[in-house]
Amino acid sequence: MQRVPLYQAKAEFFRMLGHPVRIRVLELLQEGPKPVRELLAAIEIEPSSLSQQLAVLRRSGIVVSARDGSTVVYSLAGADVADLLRAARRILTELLAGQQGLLAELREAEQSPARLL
Amino acid sequence: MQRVPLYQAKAEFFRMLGHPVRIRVLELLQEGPKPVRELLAAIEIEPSSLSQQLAVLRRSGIVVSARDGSTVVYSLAGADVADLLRAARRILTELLAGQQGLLAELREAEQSPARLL
DNA sequence: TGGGGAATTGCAGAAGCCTTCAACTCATGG
DNA sequence: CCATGAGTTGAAGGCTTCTGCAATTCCCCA
Repeated sequence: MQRVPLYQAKAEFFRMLGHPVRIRVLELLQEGPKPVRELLAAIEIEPSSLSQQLAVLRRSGIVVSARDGSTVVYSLAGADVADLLRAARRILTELLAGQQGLLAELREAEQSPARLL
Repeated sequence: MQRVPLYQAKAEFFRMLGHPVRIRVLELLQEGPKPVRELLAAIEIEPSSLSQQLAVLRRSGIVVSARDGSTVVYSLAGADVADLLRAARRILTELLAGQQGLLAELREAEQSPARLL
């Protein structure tokens, strides 16, 4: 078994999350298992492109797929992703608020530029 | 103000976390503000490479830097990253455990391959 | 005022990731 | 058995990201 430093495993994990389509899939799957067809309808994207992203999620083990007749159903692999996404949203909210605050300052500064110096 | 879909902002956020050095920096900064020199000592890496990664973190707003004489001190921008990293660790633990379980099965299977079919 | 250390920036080459097209597998229904 | 629809896989091309070197900035101290 190959020993990988923990911080590297974490980095890979976050990188795995770092794609809009993959995020949307995880969010959708939080409502419960979904067939590909349904994901495809919700996220507008080429089927093969969705498949590629699903493959990334599958390889990481965060989702699993099961065949049911001619359709394939995906579901979260137990892991509660909800907490993670919630924590991310909290931070993101702070960060965006910060940026808005900054932008507000800059807008004011346009009116009296001296304040920036 | 340019309106970016939330799932895209989330993806960018996770992508920003997706680098071993950046993860280590965030972990170190959880103990409190640290001068670059100290980060450099803890993480073995070229100074310029660390600077690049610090710049990524800075741009995202998750850390801030302040000059103190000839050294520069970095700190978390308030956001409590701890929760996020904790949630990530939980999931990661599950995933790794899953993989180990799987590997164990495969090892058994080597001894009686029929069980896999 | 000039030397020197701390950190950052600019950049080029290498590495990795994303999208898309075409080919393929698998199950269903005629 | 073959055609068709659902998904997946493979591979190429274009883009982004990473690493490391060289040059630069900023501050301190002699």
